[in-house]
Order: sequence, then structure tokens, then C-alpha cells
Amino acid sequence: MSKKIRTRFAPSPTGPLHMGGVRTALYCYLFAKKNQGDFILRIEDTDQTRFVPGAEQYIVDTLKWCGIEPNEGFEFGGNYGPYRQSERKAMYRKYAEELIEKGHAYYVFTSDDNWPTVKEELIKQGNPSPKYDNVTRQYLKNSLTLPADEVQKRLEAGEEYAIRYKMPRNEEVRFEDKIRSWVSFNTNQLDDKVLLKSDGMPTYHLANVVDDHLMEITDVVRGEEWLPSTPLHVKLYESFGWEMPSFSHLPLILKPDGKGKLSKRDGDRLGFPVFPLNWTDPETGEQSQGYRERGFLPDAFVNMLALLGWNPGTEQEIFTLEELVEAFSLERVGKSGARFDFEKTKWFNQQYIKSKSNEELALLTKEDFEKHKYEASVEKLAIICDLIKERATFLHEFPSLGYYFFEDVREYDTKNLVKKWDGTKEPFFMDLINSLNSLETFSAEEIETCVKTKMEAAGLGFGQVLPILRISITGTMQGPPVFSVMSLLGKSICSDRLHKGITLAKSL
RNA sequence: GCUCCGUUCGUCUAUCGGUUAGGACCUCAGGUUUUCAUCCUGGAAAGAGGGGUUCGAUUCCCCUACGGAGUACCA
Repeated sequence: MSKKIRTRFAPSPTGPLHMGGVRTALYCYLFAKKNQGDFILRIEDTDQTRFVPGAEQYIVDTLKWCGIEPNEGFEFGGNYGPYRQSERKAMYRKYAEELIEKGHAYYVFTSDDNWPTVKEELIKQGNPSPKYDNVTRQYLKNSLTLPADEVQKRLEAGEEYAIRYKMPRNEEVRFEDKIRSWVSFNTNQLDDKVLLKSDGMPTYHLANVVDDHLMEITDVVRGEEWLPSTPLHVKLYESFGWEMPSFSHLPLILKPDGKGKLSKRDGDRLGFPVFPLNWTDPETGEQSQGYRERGFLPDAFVNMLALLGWNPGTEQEIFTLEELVEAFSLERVGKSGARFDFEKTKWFNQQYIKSKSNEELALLTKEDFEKHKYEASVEKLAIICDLIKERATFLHEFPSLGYYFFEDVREYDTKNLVKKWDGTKEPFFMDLINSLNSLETFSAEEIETCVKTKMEAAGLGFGQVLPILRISITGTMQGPPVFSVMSLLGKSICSDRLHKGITLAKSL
């Protein structure tokens, strides 16, 4: 019996969760669920200077909206807490010191740490990125170069210090990435990363390894930007003597045009959201629109994200969350970055809107209708949704697509009305109105047969009658079948609008 | 600069040495629909370049080019 699979999503609360982050969370979730495992949310807030109020709640809200709720974690409970690293602060120093005892790390006292100045000097000399590494540390002031008794004295005096990892020289570090297969680095390229900062907080590197171990994480699924620091994490596991999790580094989501990864700027520039939910920056008050508020269904958003970088190897494109869980595997995640395509994203949403039942849509859009002061029962809304859903890409389009069910025609397509109208048709339409008024049930079928018989009797064709009818009723040549619209509108409104339409036609 | 990762239609991608290189978005042309949308049919559209290995490479290896990420007491 192998260990239970446990994955974690570990964002830092520095702002709204980017859609790339959501995708990482989604893949973590899918992988865990696929293997009957647990999905955990851990907040990585070890850099307290970058904390943004509201960001943690945003993460929680996003996961909930997407339907990928953690089994345990921040705000979700569990036995491995606390799940916020700032609340775990006290425990990290012990682990850093364990490394020092084992000879894998060393102290750097803040008071005489000459690295910042040395580094600046090296940059001036043309070294693009000087490293605090196994060579330079010999010439820098730290517990390796200071006399042992002095180090001891300073420690006892309570001097402030940071702890750095002592990266060994010329060692090959290999690890297997589930997406990229074997990756190797030489430690000579690596530097002595800070493990514990002088404020007592761990850096990501220490915290992530310690917490993943303590939380019994079996599979680390994270963004590609972590690939270069993975050898350090591997060395850390080795130094502690801990079992290593598997690693999977996800490719980036790229901007639709040009170069580089997708950023908030691209969304503003090209007119699409990059965040799942609305976000107001607490500092600047700047607003960013979310997918939810833009009228996207969470399942469509999730489906799109899932296929951006992963594919099942079949031609299926529409997946429920359950189906995604069933079909998912990390091995089928692509290696290269995927350019984001908003057109395709819209297509997904359209597919999901079409596939929803009329009742679901009614419930989903009720609020949008009410925002426009359009009140109707869910039953009636369902009928309206049925008529317009194939014409909608976004949820919020429903009210405008069906506004004429709630208020008078705002704007007439006079161009087409003029084209189709001539005075000789007036008697026909007056007669038609009378006949319609005498109809029993005013059902779509009944209206249609009525119009047809009248038309035939008068020797008129669809093309001569329908456009006028349609424009009178809805103002436009576009839209759902007129007879259904008329039926829903009812006899008296139709009669009124027809009269109005004819009057308008005559005046043009 | 250095390290690592990557490279199939405009975009997302399938292909695990032999295919007319398949699908989807977009796009174009038809058809259904009184209109629009939906839907259906069809078209256009791809293996970065150069070397190998092989009877045979999109597929395996190397080089080049290009792209990306990292290079903080940020995550």
C-alpha cells in the first residue's frame, strides 16, 4: 500500500490570484483527486513586506468559485496546520540550525555582512550576477571564516544573523520531473541561498521544503519559474535526510501576442480579464475585472484552463470537473508555454451556456435581469433564456438580448422597415391584428398558422411580411423566432406594438 | 553574460520511426434557419534551420537560431 497522495497549492498573498495560478491550483487538484488524494492550500506569506490585505480571502474565494476546494488548508481546516507560514515562524529556525549542526549551513551576521558591498563592486566590474557561493564565501565574513569561539560569543550575545545553505562544490544534482523527465544541474552554478532571513522568517526555499515534509506532501506541482531552484530543494531534502516528493513544473501561460508571460497589462491592453474574480487594489484603488463578473461560467473557465497546457490525447474538449479528474495526468501536460487565446475562451463559455438547462440559466441570470429592473418569475425567465441562449456568449448579455420582453422597443431598424413597407400592406396588417386578437391560446403555433393563412390569402410571401412583423415586435431583424416571442409577449402587447410599427412605417 | 527549459497550421494541440501530419478556435465558401445566432458540409492553414543515426525521420542524437524562466535576506 503506497502513501496517500497529497498535493498543495502554495500561493503568496501578494495580490489577486492570476489565472496562471488558478491553473496551477487546478492541476494540483486534478492530480490529487485522480489519485484519491488530498489537495491542500498553504499560504506562503514569509515576506511580510509584500502582504496585501484581502489577497488571502481572494484565493479562498477563487478556489470556491472554481469548484476546486481544498480538503484541508488555510480556511479549510485539517490536522497539519497552521497552514499560513507566518504562523509557523517559530519552527523554521530549529530546522535551519539542524542544518548548521550537520555542516550543511552557516551563519552570516548582519552587522558585518559585507556581501552587499562586495556584490555591488563585482557588478561594477562587469559580473552580471555575482553569487554568494562555494568560492566567494571563503572571502566573505560568515561563521565559516570567523574563528569558532567568536561565532559562539556573538551567538550568545544575541547578534542578528541570517543562515545560508552551504552548497557543495562540483556535484551533479539530478531529479526527475514528471513533465520534463530528467533534469540535471551542477552545484557550481548554484549559490548559497539564504534559508533563514535576519528577521527570523524563512525564505521560500526553507519553508517550502520543511512544510512539504511536515505536511507529508507527496507531489509538488508548481510553475516553471521554480525549476531553477529545485536543485537547491533537492539538496535540502538530502541534507535533512527526508524523503523527496515528486516534482512537476508547469509551463507558463504566455501573452496572446508578442513575447513573454501573460500579465495584467495584457488584459487591460487587449480587453480580457486575467483574474478570476473582480479585484480592487487596496493601495491604488485600481479595479480589475474578473472572469466571473465578465459573465463567464466557472465550469467554462476551468475547462479552458485545463486544456491550456494539458490534453487528454483524445478529441474531447468539453469536460465536467469530474471528467477532468478522470482524464487527467501530469504526463500529458505539455512542456512548452501556451499562448492564451481569448477567442477560444469565449467559445468555451458559449458552449457551456448552450448546454445549461433553461432553469439553470434563469437562476444564473436572474440577478443580471434584476440589475436592469427586469423582474420575472424563474419560470418565465427560463422561457426567455431558452429563446436567447444560443445568441449569448456571456451571462450578462441576457438582459440586453431579451430587453424587449420587459420594456418597449427602444430602437427600430427603420432602414429595413422602409425597404419592406409599402402603403398597400396596411389593410393586410390591420386585418392580421384583428385575427391575432381573436386567437384562443396565442401559442407560437397558433400565431404562425394564423399569419400563414392570412398571408396566403393575401398572396404575400414571408419575405414581405415577416420583417415588418419582426421589426414591429422587437425593433430588429435579428433574434429568436418571432412567433415564440409574440406568444410570450401576449396578445395585447403584440397588438400595441404592431399598431405602433405600422404607424412608424407609414411616417417614414 | 551564465544556468536550465522549450520549439508541429495565426492560436491550443494529436502523433510515442513508415499517416493524404488528425482535431478545436479563428478565417473563408456553401447549406439549413423568414432574420440573427445555433447547427451541418467543405476549403485555406504547420513539423525553425543545418548536420547526423536509419531502408525510412515531425518523431532519436548533435549544432545553430529563436523563445522562455531563473540568476534577491521575493515568492
